[in-house]
Amino acid sequence: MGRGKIEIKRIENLTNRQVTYSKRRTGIVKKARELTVLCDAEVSLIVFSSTGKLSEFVSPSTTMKKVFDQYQQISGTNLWSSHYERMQENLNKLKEINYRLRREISYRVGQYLDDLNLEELRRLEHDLESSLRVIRDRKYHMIATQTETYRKKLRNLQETHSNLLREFETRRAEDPYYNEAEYESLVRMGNIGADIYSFRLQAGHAPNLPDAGDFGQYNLRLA
Amino acid sequence: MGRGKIEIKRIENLTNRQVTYSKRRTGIVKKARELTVLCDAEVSLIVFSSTGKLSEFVSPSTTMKKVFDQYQQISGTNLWSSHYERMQENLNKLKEINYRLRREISYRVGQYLDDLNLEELRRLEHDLESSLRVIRDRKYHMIATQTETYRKKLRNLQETHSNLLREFETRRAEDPYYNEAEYESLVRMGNIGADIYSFRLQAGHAPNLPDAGDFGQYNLRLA
DNA sequence: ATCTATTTATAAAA
DNA sequence: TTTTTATAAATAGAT
Repeated sequence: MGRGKIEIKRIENLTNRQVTYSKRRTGIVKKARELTVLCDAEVSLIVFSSTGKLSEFVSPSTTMKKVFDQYQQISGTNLWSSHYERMQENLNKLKEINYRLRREISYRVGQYLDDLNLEELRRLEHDLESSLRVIRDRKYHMIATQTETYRKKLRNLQETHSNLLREFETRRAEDPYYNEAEYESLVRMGNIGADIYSFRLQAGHAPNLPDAGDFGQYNLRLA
Repeated sequence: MGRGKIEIKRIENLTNRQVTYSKRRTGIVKKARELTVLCDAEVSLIVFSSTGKLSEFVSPSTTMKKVFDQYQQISGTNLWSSHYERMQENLNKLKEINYRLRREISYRVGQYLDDLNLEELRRLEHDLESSLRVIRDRKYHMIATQTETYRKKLRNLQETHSNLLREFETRRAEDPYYNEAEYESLVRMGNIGADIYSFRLQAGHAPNLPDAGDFGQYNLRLA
């Protein structure tokens, strides 16, 4: 359809090729639009020129994404695969690791022990024993630290108390309107403080007492 | 281009529309192919008829997938996002679970104990204690079962041995060419068997012996 | 499907 | 690129 008939083969002359590309690109887009309108069809047309320039047409009733989704659904090919293949791989790896972690925990809480042979059981037992030692050490260290903190606080309190007491005594000697009840409560406070202090010291120095009544789920157990 | 000019608007007559669709679909595919060849372009054409039937053309130099990849790259729109958004979500969930599982294990092997307060430490300790009880029970049960198996095997062996011994004794009484050395080795065999037997019984009945030398990594620890 | 009158697309030239 | 224009190609309507 032109001044002369042309063979359908690559146009070697660059200028001619570009001109033809431009004209035919317009033409095919027009055709696509007409097909859409006349026949109520959905058309997606993507053209890359030899220089990589993109031209496109999509029926106004749809979008590229919808067309692609439909296309892959109908044609059966999975166009996204390469995009989420790696992701899928990652997912599977994570699932596998997850499974192993769960199994590891299971053994450590005494489940599925039938899977293990005697040697494995012995190792597991030894492992738990040493973990337990570490945890106990930490616990006792913590108790010791807390005790030390309390001890310091009490020392401060007692000092404050002594000062107050001294002050009150001075006043009692000097002041005829002195409040005797308040003074006595102050003396009792000092005694209570000393009790707490001695109790904490005992706990800190007797770390091998069993933790009676220490039941209930360990709060980091997973759902 | 036909006997009469037509307006570019939906063809209401169904038959006409279908005929026109068929003709123009062929036409546009031909145009697409010509554009590909003449101008060295890459074309992707997807057409869905109003009844949902799919027609397609892609330049032989490429594939639909490549075109789509290029399209989204050049057009900048990320058409796949919705497809892997859910996957990404899954991935993140798994990672989170993974992290929790690892933390759980860490605590159970005595790591990161600084994170825990005294109450949590007590729970953890108690938890490990009861797990350890379960594991020990299992171990002793296993040892007992194995012992029982050995006991049975040995009983069989001893029975076989007694029978042999009896046979030999009969022969010794009857046969002047009897082999004395063989007989004595048979007697010794019996004694060794009894030793093994008694050892196994001891192990089975003294389950509270510590497992000395039971070191090394528990073989299910993760990398 | 096939035919064919006519419209439309476009090759070559500018 | 776009316009021109001669001609090839596509196709609407008929069969």
